[in-house]
Amino acid sequence: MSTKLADSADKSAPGGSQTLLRGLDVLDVIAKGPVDVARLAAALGLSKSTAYRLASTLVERRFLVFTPREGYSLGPKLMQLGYAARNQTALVRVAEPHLMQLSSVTEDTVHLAMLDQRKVLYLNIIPGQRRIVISSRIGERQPLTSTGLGKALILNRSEKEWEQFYIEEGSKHRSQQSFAAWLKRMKDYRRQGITLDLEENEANIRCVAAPVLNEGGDIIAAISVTGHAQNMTDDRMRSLSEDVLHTAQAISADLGYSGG
Amino acid sequence: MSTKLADSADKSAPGGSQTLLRGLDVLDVIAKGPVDVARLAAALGLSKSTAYRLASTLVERRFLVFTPREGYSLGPKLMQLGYAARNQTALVRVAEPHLMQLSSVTEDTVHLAMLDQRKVLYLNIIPGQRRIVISSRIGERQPLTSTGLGKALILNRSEKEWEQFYIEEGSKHRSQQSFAAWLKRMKDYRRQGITLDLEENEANIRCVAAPVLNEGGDIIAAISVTGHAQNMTDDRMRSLSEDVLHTAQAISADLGYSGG
DNA sequence: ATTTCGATTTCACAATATAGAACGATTTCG
DNA sequence: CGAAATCGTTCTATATTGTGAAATCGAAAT
Repeated sequence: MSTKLADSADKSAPGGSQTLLRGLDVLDVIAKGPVDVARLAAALGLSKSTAYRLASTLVERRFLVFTPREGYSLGPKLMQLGYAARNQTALVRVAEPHLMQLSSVTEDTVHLAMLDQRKVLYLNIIPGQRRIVISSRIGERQPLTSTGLGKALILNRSEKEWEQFYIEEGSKHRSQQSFAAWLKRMKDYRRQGITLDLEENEANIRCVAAPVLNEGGDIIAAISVTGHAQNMTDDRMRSLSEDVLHTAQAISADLGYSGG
Repeated sequence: MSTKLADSADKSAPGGSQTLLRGLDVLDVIAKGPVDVARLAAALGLSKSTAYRLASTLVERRFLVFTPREGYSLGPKLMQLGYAARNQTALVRVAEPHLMQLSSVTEDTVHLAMLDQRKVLYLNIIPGQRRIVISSRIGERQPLTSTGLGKALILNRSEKEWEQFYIEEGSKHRSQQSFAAWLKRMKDYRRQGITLDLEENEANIRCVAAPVLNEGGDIIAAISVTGHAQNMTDDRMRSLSEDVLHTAQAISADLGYSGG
């Protein structure tokens, strides 16, 4: 289990470039919403002139845009790079045809997501034939323990880790189910290799999800089929489970996984 | 005379933070494809150790990911910020309901795009009811002079500018039409307030587009309806033109434009 | 016209980034 | 199987670069 994790949350900058780090911090601050120079400086704990210079540099490169009345906001360069980042992921390219097929077979919305810092990060969304209001977007991040995708992404973790995740997101559980009940379901899911979301994250929305494995057998992503509760009867979900599981396994196989 | 002061011919001098700029340059290099430290250093004209430190800092913040065999590639943080950047744009939020409606009326794919560095940058895509293979993605960038959206985005420019754009993208014109013919059409489009793409950018794909104006009357975006050539008869395109124009005007109005 | 607020610029100082060389761990090749 | 090459990583002295405080500029607001 010895993985070399650079887990230090050290702010004193060993091995890191301070100026670059501060510039990236600027992006994080502005991602929360537009701010002017003074507030930016305050949020970073820097002088106004330093904050200004960093922000100006980012504007020059179109990572930020400056609006006279409002302040700085995120710029188009980030959309461009976000798109490029997504396309560089081998997973996305490999999975796409499988997702298309799954979507056309089920006629429902199909998602691909990965784990990113204890959140579900959407990588791809194939809208279904039925016209659903899709509230999820590529690049968006959702909670782990109350979504089908999230539960699939942590399906092979220990019960200790499950508990940590669950506690962290305590506020996200609308149905106020106890951890014991949640744990019991997770164990069922683990046995079956698929997970469900029974309107836990969003009312009236249900989904079936399954993990995707890399050649080493690690869970690196998850896929799901999502639909309105009215279409998602128990029978249909059972049948969907098979489709989802098969597709997930097909993607895993394309990624080099050859386990049972 | 201070001898070491910024010589004006130097590109790195004014207003910018060098280290941050170099860090951002790293992202640009890696956006073209994964590279290892040595190649990165070469591409930037920096020493290996400097390139390494910049890249490591970016990895620490998840702007990059490092893969032992391949080198550095763009990280999930960029997807996250790309998503946030898109959502911060007032235009996207204002336009969305209008686009949804246009899509459901026309049953075809609807696009929203803005001008970004002489390219068409896609901001939103509403897939139509008809199942088209959508090759366009949010964050992607396409040429200006051969797409409906692109032509709409430069509809109010001078003929001199048009010529510049056209020459710049000379290689993009598949149908080898002369500039004179293109110019003539642009003038027609300007008169009508809408633009067309008659399979100029992609075979078998046609679209109708119109510009979106801000309160000052500047073109800040464009919308379009796209479909297979077989569905896009001259009659239908005439009728679509009206829908597209109305929607574009409605969005412009929501943005504060109140001109004729 | 006056005030106020925020965005820029200036400047002397010292903190920080820099390159190059050395190291260590792989992988490639003979 | 051993030698050489390759690639990532660490170290350190040097000066380039970033830094904050205060001054300046510009544009709204009063």
